[in-house]
Amino acid sequence: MPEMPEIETLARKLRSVLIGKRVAGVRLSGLPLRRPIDDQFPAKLRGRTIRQILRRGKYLVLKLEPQAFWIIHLGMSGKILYHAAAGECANHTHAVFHFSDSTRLEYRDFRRFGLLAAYEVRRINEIPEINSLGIDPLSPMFCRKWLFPLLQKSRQDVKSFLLDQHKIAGLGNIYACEVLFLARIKPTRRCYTLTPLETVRLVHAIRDVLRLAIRHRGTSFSDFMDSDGNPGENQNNLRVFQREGKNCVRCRAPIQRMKQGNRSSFFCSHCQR
DNA sequence: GCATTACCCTGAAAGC
DNA sequence: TGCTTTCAGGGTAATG
Repeated sequence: MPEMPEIETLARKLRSVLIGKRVAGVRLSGLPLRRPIDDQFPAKLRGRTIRQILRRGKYLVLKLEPQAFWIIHLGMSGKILYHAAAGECANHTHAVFHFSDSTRLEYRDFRRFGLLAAYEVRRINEIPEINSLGIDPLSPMFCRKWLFPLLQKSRQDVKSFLLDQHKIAGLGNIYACEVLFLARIKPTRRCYTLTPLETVRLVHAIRDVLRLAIRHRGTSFSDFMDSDGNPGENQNNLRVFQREGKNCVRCRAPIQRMKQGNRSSFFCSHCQR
């Protein structure tokens, strides 16, 4: 389940191998992902060179020359694999990007919730998927002063708020659970009930959880691996996610699990208020 | 305008 | 053993 730390890990890996490469050809499986891949997608990439690799929320954004952007979203089960040598494609490979130096990039996604698209625009904000994203939680703009008024306006529960990519871009279910545990806030709390002090704890928890995960190259259960096929190590740092029934690391009370908007929330009812 | 729900998808695990 | 059902969740369209 790739979230922001996993995409950041992938972006860092890909920068070291893809910058300067020219796309020679694109082969697609023909199956739709989250939405059908645009017929013009291969033509928009072909002949262009990768100049920059960025991350916006959970999106990988590859800046191309001549002027265009290639965006990749991994959905739930998407994987990007880089190959320097020829070889067979694995099952559920939906796109293979061949470069002019005979290396290639594979996009695999067995659930097909991901997204591949290209836009011939001048600025990154002209990409609709990117333009609608909320603030990056690791940007200097993200602070209590920014967050508190937004929380006060919202009647949503705080867990749903954290998962809304149009507000804060990058958190998914795993890290939202971990953030709320660290901030000692119950996932069901309505946003407008959070105090300024709790908002400060929330801001710090978001930054701390994400930075820790990035340092450990993301969280791997069964899905995530980087472009070399290596899993991350942050699963060893998780304190509540998928720990139902186990003891809370702070107070020893059993971790509980509940359904919130079709997603599982893991929390400690003793520590989190 | 905002919040909530249903849906897409497939492999793994659980249940029978 | 083998079949069927349930569950997982990111993003979004539909609904309230």
